[in-house]
Amino acid sequence: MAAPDDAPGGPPLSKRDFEALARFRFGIRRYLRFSEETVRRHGLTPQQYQLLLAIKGFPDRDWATVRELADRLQLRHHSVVELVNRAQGQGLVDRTPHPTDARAVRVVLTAEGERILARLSALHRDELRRQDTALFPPTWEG
Amino acid sequence: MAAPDDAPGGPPLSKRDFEALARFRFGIRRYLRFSEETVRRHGLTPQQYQLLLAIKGFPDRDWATVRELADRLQLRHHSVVELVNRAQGQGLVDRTPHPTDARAVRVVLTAEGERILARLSALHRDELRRQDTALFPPTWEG
DNA sequence: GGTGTTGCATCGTAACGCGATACATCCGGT
DNA sequence: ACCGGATGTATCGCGTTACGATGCAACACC
Repeated sequence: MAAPDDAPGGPPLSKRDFEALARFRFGIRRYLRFSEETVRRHGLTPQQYQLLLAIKGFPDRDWATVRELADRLQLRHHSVVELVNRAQGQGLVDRTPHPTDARAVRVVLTAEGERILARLSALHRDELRRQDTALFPPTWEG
Repeated sequence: MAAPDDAPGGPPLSKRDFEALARFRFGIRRYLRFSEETVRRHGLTPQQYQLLLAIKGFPDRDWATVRELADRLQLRHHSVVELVNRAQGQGLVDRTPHPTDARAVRVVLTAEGERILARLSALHRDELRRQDTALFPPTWEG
């Protein structure tokens, strides 16, 4: 099933390259792990936090459509639908009609969602400060 | 359920801070998404690729114990056991006895696992080059 | 040599993302 | 103004996966 046209564009990797790649992945896992434990302590699932952050952190706006969220979260549309359903059931987000497109839905944060997200995001900022350069992707300017 | 002792250590976040946090998360999701689609095209699950990479990329070694892998993958021990089981079933890794500790197990790559990992890792290196600064974590030196 | 600790493994369970599918709304061409 | 294709949201059933609980063998220390 290997696609024939995705040949790598460079020399084979050295032991150090594998280590660098693995360390980066390790950094990501550590960060996501911290995130998961933190948000769960506040009664949210990791996906819910990501949803709230994607809404509040949407460029130049404070809301987003389901489709836009699917792009930002890199999920299928209906996965986001279910995610929004669960978050709405917990009072974290709300659906409001889109002003110009009757198909689309504006997903917005509730006051509660706003409050929790503020606290969780501050904790994530602190953790990012703490991890510092551990999260930097490797470079290959050898 | 909110722990009382995890108060954030800084000022509340601005809109830009939320956007920076969301963009970083977006970068991670995009990278993981690329990774998932790439490795699946080669018949592996994302976890299996991470497993192989963690073994080959283990500092100063080419093997690791289940426990060490659990740390690097940020999983519980038995989750790694099951992961190794599946990977072993596909001929990607092997278990060999630990030389000095009869409890522990050395998890090593097979020739097949080695081959696939080399190709996949090269593709990941290319993708990291492509994403460039998009994966840099935000900084708060405001 | 007994007791606590460490490492690997098994079983049942719950959550999550997905494919397949359905339906309403928008848009462009004639 | 209409009709076909595209777009956006939603529902259902399923497979995968990480987990908690539990068990067992091997080590370490006094």
